[in-house]
Amino acid sequence: MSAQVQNSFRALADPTRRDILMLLSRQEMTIGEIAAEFPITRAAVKKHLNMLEEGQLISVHPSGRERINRLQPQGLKNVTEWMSYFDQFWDDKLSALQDVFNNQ
Amino acid sequence: MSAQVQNSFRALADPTRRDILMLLSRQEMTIGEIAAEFPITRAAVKKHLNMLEEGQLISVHPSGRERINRLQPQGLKNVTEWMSYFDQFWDDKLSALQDVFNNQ
DNA sequence: TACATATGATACCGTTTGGTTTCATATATT
DNA sequence: AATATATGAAACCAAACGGTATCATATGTA
Repeated sequence: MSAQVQNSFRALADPTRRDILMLLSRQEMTIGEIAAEFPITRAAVKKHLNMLEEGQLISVHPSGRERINRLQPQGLKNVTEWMSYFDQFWDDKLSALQDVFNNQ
Repeated sequence: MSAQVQNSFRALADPTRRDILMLLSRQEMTIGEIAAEFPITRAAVKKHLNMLEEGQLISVHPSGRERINRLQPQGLKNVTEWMSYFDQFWDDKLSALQDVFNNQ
């Protein structure tokens, strides 16, 4: 349960993986199609996709010899729910908001 | 600008750092006080605090020989804003929501 | 002034991460 | 059946990460 939250946060911590999610937001894609958009090898992309899947940020759907990678909302949900705890510090502690302007 | 987003995501990717944020949500604390709550050395906590500061998740305020660590909302804001792009896939693509139930 | 305390910084270590190359396997296509 | 294509997996490497121990420094306190 909490391990899923960790996997989601970890998956989002890499800029390439976040870019992959942006790509997949427009259309579902195969590994080869995704790899063509980045200056890294298909093997490296595959590792990123594995982490994204572990973080529940994508789902993978076999179709013949291809594997379709599709955006999945659960991972973002895990992160959003963890962060929602801090919403109160936006509302309650106005001093926190002031810090945005005061500190540096 | 985008480097700040990366620093915020990276800072949140470690469970100890997220626990530190939970602690700081209740009260601002010195490094020593935070370190007393974890089974790791003060030096390790200091490294975590450095990353949290780089990610704009905390602000540090010197007070005599102590340094007060305080929650700062900007880091969470960075992450929330990046993720807000995906809100439309909650609303528009209902198929994405179905995946939560269908896949696995 | 001398000593205690709170923190900072550096060197070091094992593990994880992001990447490559290479080889294997499964599915289309001719 | 033979070949091409799409993917998986493993071995390997340099860099980053999470941690420790140690030493230095700045601020209170007796």
